[in-house]
Amino acid sequence: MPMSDSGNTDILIDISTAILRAHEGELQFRALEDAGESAKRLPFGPFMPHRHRTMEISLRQWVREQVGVDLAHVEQLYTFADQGRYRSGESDERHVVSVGYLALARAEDAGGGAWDNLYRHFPWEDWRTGRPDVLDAVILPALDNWLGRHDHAAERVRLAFGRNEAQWDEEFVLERYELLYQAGLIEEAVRDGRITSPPQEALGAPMQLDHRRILATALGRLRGKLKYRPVLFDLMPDRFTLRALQETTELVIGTSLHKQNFRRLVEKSGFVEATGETSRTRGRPAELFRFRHGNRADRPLAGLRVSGGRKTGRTS
Amino acid sequence: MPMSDSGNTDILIDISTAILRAHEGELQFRALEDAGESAKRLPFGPFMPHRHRTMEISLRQWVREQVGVDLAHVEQLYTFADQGRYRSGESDERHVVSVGYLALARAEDAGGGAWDNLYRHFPWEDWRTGRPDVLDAVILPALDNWLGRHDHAAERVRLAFGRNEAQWDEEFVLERYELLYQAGLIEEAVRDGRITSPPQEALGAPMQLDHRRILATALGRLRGKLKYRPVLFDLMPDRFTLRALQETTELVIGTSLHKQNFRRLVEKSGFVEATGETSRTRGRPAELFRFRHGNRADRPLAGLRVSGGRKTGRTS
DNA sequence: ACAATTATGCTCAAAGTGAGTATAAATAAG
DNA sequence: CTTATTTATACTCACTTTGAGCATAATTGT
Repeated sequence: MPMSDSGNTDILIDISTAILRAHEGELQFRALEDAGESAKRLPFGPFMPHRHRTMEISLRQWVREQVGVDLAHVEQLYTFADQGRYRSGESDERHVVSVGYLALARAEDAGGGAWDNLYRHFPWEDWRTGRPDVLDAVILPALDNWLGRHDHAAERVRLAFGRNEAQWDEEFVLERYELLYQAGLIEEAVRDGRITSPPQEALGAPMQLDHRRILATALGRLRGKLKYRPVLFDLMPDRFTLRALQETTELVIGTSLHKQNFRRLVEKSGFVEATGETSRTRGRPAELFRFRHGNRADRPLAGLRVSGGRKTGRTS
Repeated sequence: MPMSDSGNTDILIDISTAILRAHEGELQFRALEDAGESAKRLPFGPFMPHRHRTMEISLRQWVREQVGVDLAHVEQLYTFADQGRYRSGESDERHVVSVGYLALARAEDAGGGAWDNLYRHFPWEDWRTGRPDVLDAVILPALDNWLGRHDHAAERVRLAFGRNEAQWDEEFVLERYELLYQAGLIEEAVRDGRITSPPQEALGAPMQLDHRRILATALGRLRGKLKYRPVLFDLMPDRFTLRALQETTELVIGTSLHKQNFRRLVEKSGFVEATGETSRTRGRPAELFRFRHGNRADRPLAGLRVSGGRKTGRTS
């Protein structure tokens, strides 16, 4: 980075955004298709500092106008300057630094356009109906094989994938993705020329550039943030049943929760208030709740501290 | 950010780093002085993408060579493109985007150079000897006065500063700093021309540019991270007593902890193992511990879940 | 020898949490 | 219209975690 600057460094800053919503039982993100490209991509565009005061403001405006989505929550994820990669098919030789953003939208504000099921790109992250088969059938054996040649990574694999004594931690989405990438089990690794042998079997649908990595970062961040900030409500409509809130939570953290305890947790948290109205569906009607605090921006702290089943086998 | 690009956007990327260590009972950061400038600054330098593969690698190398510190932990904080500010005293008109980093060093690896007490810049964040006087004497009255003209921010103030029912949350360092800045109680706000009336009394020592904001981000992030990742040990020497570990923890989170419970917490966590050796100081000798896992990088998950006193007065 | 100081062990009550059982209120089926 | 099915909600209970303190141990300083 430093030392005496030698020459001109033409840098282009891209902003890439993972826009998520909960819709029809899926955790979805806004995905764009390019002609002649099978892999999809996230919405992104150049940052032009002389036009916009802050990245977040310009991002919101641009997403509303160009992508047709009204964003509820916007959060900067990470600035990737790693690869020293150039934007492909570009005539000039500028270095691209990409700033990744996570954005949440309510299904109502999300307009038309194409949305993709996030877990289609991360099948090993969805534990709602139990441990995904692909883990034991494909991923762990392949990682073991890779570890034969790279055993220094054994501990990382143990922790990220919850083997032996370790627990599966749903927040380690990025760690898992990067291990799979390094082990060459991810199509992007082949495309980037990091690995010569093609993956034995596609692990999740690939995406352009490093967009799947940005998605992994986004999912991991969101799963973590849930627990200490009420971001969940930025995925919910104005009124919702506790059941709907629980389903959205489960979508995000990728596990299923105990209904009665979830109710206790939410009620105790003070984040919601009953409206008096009820919803009519199949069984007994459910009370409709709304998020407390009308004032956006002025968000309370804390989050939901959701957690899966009891942890047995402590590594004391 | 987007739409059709019109012309040349010359962007300069700076990397600014908050390097922290725990030393002589203080939480310190590496501070540089410039001739003719009373306010200090963080180490920073331009990012040159054609020279370095990743920002983190180049940062480590640059800090070792130029600042003389061996970094234990490095973590990207945030990319600030807000102000649309230009670097002062520069002939060219490039926009500066600054990427902030948090770095931790062990006191042993921290070489010479000037280190500053972090809490000198954030006196309201140090609660180790009780609630800081400046809060009730200066900050809250001044904020109340400001709220008279800006009452929309009342809820933010309530949450950030733990008034009424709300708890003081030690992680909200940045929120507090930004409120103080907006309220014009911070010298930097005057310097940036955001406010005309000078602050009645200097609240903490000012710094150049937005470096105090980066420090606030760093402190808040570190305080949060402690709880779910064992970063604390990147501030500790190889062998340490539990007392020393507790003191470092208290330095970071800015509150004091119950000794016996801290011991229980740490022992149960499995992060440390006894070495058999003991330290000799004043009273009874203490057992020396070391961090488990020789392998750097291969860090366990989880953190310490430290917490201050019991929370009373729940907002149910 | 004794006071002061620091470390460590242990107890106890309150709060939190995982995992149920029980009951209520609706719709769908017969 | 009676009953099965479905969903919502209430409550219990054992176990764990946590805040707070008392008690004891092993040093140094006087």
